[in-house]
Amino acid sequence: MSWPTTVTELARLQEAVGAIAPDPWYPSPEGLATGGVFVCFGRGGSGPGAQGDFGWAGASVVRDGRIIAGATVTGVAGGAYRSGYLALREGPLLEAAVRALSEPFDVLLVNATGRDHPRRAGLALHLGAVLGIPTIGVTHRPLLATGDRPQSDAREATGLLFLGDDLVGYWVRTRSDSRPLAVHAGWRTSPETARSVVLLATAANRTPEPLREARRLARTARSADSPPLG
DNA sequence: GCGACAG
DNA sequence: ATCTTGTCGC
Repeated sequence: MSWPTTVTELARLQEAVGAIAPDPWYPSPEGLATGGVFVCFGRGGSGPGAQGDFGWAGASVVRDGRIIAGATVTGVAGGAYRSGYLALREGPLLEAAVRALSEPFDVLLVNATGRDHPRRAGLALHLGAVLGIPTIGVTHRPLLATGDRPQSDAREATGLLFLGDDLVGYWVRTRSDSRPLAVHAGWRTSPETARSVVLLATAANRTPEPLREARRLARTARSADSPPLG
């Protein structure tokens, strides 16, 4: 498993990875260690982002509500942003940040889709296949999947996300009265497992703690490396 | 009317 | 993602 450098090669690998049905993983009720990984890129013009942009990736591990590990790495975007080909741009950077963690964990939250993808292999799922660990995708909105938002404004309200006839994830309201997050089945995880783990990993904020900490680490590293002029 | 396709 | 504008709630 790897990170191709061209869209043609990536599409071919996604077809292969998307066709795999790995053994399902189930969270153990006690002491679940959940990781999170997030990448942000340098400032500079607007637009979708180009190949070669500098990036900062943060990763964290949270267990029993406590942050027990954190890591940050820097690198370069492997490609411009292209819907369906996020792995080209962010894959290597995300993998490096996760490998830099000093503590083991059970499942990883990734800011990307999973089975909700043209070739059933969104970046969250692809990263899990590369690392050989269960992953779950968390995004603001679906890529291709469709489904009604939760009816209730209460925390834990959900809505189904379908890609054709397949249930690929859930809308999950992680905090009362906040917009729901799109939660995606990833590597070795079902939509139900994804929903359950995301709720377990969420505290007072809308964003699950592992992702929140990973994002904080990435942005802090970026501001330290590229302070505003003047 | 445009765009509607993760980050 | 990042940017910008506007609104809401603490």
